[in-house]
Amino acid sequence: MVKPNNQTKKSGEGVEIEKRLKSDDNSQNSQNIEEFILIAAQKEFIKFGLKGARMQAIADEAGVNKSLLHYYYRSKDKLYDAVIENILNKIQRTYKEQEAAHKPEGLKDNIRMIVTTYINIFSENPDFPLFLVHEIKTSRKPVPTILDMFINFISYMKENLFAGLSSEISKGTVKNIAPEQLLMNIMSLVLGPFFLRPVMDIIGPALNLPLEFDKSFYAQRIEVITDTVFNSIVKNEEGKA
Amino acid sequence: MVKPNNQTKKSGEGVEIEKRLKSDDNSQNSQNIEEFILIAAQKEFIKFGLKGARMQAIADEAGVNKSLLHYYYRSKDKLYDAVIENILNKIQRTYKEQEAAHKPEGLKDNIRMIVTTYINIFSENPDFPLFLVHEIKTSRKPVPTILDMFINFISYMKENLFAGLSSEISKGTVKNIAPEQLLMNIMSLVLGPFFLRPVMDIIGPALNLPLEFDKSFYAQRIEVITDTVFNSIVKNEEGKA
DNA sequence: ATTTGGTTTAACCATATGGTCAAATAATAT
DNA sequence: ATATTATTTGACCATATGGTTAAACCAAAT
Repeated sequence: MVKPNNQTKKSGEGVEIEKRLKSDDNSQNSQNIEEFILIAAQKEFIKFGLKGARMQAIADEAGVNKSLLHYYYRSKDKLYDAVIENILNKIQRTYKEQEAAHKPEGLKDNIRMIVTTYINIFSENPDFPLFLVHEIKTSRKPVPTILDMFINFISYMKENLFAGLSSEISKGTVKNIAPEQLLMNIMSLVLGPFFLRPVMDIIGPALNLPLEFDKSFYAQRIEVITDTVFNSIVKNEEGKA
Repeated sequence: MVKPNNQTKKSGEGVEIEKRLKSDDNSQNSQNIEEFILIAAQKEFIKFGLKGARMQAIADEAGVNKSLLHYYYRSKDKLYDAVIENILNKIQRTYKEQEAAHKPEGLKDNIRMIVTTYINIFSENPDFPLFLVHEIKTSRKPVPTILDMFINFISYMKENLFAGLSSEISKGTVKNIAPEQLLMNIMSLVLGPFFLRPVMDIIGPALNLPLEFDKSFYAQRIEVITDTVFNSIVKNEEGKA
């Protein structure tokens, strides 16, 4: 009754990969494989975190032998780092695009710009916020790069918003809300859908709530958040799009 | 160079437990130990999730031998269930207390009651929301009890709020906001601090933000959220505490 | 065709971890 | 005191999993 402790792939995958391989160029496919691994790893790490992710699952998803992961990325940690870097690059690109495309005029427009920027970033990486928080919560020493990015996220919000606010405050058109509460409002409203998505996907139907997290929802959400935040700090009734 | 694969406790714990044991009654301490285990397990499960939690870590935290966990709770899954049940009971108790203590009058008071109820529940179990979402996200078949509880959470919000809303809508004093957006606003604002807490604990200092998640913060938060939500749906300028 | 260097694979190892068990110990009843 | 029952412990097992390695494979150069 000797049970071999095999770790071979459960096979049944990899068809999709071959398709992709043939469609492009048939030579030098090592590049592709490296990328497939990265993509598969991203899925797995984002969903289960560093500890929860399984190398075998990544290999299966990518349709390659497990040893290849080590061949290309050395270790689980290195692969994880590569994934993080990849995501952060993507986020930074979106961030700069957004920043270049906007020139806010006035307080409300300023709020809208901030909200738009981050809703766009995270709707392109909807699982990232939850992943981030979970990794910070569980690992004693989370990858510093992630933290830096998040510090930038909030730092930028804070600076930009409060700069625009101070002039309004002096004019007396803005309420005297505590800054940490205002920031918590914005962060909560912006990040809420991404935190709640896994839950809503399951219980949404049970509630007769037509909650689809698609482009139109987020577009609508940007306006709602902007209005909500603006109305929460403006004094008189000029708040109305 | 034979390395024994020991799993014995790393010792250095358990002092605190002995203290507690002596302080109460010296006989029938099995009850206590069972409870110590449950408390330790709750800490561990809430922080790392079902898969991430380590039985040895729970044993160490409780200051007992690992086998005792199995003696009292049979298996990891059973212990997990016990933990969940314990939390849900606690939550339900708080919920009923809150419900009994309030009799809302008018729309704004209704909003305040809902917000108060859930802020109180979760400020007593601040790690629960994040834990919940993560468990739902990672495990294919999450414990149904958790989901039921959360469905109730939102169902109640929805019913109660929209019941109060419809009368206001007919009076024309309330904006025509999409219900799913309103619900998302409330959920985001209420749950935001609990989702963001692990992050803020670390990056707060780096931002000169005095964010302490204590009683006074949550008390303040209840009013802010109530105002914010109310202002976001009311039409004229009667929104002002 | 043969060599060469990069790529891929199966088999294997070391460790962590959930779980079991028989012996030891403490508590309780007789 | 002694027997019986409940509790506690250390040693051990089975499996999962990250990682290694030597051999096989394969494409391109000679």
